[in-house]
Amino acid sequence: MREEIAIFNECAKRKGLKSTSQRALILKTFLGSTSHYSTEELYLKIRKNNPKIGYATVHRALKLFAECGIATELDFGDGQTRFEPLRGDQHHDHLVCTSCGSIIEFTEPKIEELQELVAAKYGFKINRHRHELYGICANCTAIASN
Amino acid sequence: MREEIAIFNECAKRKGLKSTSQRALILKTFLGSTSHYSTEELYLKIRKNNPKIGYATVHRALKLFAECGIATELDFGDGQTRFEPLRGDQHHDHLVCTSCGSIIEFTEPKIEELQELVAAKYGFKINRHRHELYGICANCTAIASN
DNA sequence: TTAAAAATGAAAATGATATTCAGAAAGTAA
DNA sequence: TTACTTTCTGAATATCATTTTCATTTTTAA
Repeated sequence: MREEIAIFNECAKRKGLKSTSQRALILKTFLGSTSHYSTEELYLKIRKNNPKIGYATVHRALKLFAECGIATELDFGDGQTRFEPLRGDQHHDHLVCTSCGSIIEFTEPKIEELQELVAAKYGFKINRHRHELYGICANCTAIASN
Repeated sequence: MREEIAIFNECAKRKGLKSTSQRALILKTFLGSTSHYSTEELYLKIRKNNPKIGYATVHRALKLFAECGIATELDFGDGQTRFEPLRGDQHHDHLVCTSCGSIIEFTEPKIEELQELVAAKYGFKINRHRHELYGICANCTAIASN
């Protein structure tokens, strides 16, 4: 978290941005969670303790975090863009439970390698990718079989 | 194409839908292309020869095709839902060129297998997935290096 | 042919995201 | 500090794809 704040501050400085209490609060709340927040969700969470903060401010901050490389935008097809803190650790993809909405992160280096081979076959240069598996998580399966 | 029309007709019958010339035209145009149409694009294409057809009709038809299992909804993150004819053949994923917008379909059974292994590890049941590789296609790379 | 049900197309509604704008706050230089 | 410039904020509004409404037309079954 310290590191992400440092990265953001460096980026903000480079862009000539000013530092404000609102943005600091949004950043802290965002980094201090393991959730995959939509703008709406983060806005509501922050609003509980800071009723004066505006939706647009949260929205702008999240877009800014993505620009500065400390957040990734996710789209799980429910019409809401989500944001995830992008820590220094390795890339991961997602299992998305369509029943309860829970998200499991996974990594599979072999898949990444195969992706590269596929791209190479077509002379295609991959910049980024999206790999999401939608279905029912173990917990929901257990509940359903009761 | 014949087969998809049959599948659709069966589905329409099951749903108690009536058959109309508009829907037949939309279906024919949709199946007779290899494109990945957005509603807008298909609407404009059809409109050239049939200026009376409405946007909403095209939209409703595409959603219906997806429901009946002869089309897949795609989202390449450009804010437009695209539709692809889902033929009897095997599942495929996509390489999306962010420079020219071209789309290459690929299949890699080994990735599919690995996906299943990942899911199994978490007791997760996959219903569907999305795997897209974004980058620059061979053609655009060639153009850029001129 | 007629009545019931569904389809169409234009217009309006919806909902997430993005922008505008006036006032507030932060940074800068003296 | 003060004056000045730039950015930020928050409310309201705009945008844009998608969806729905509704009056009218078309299809279908009896």
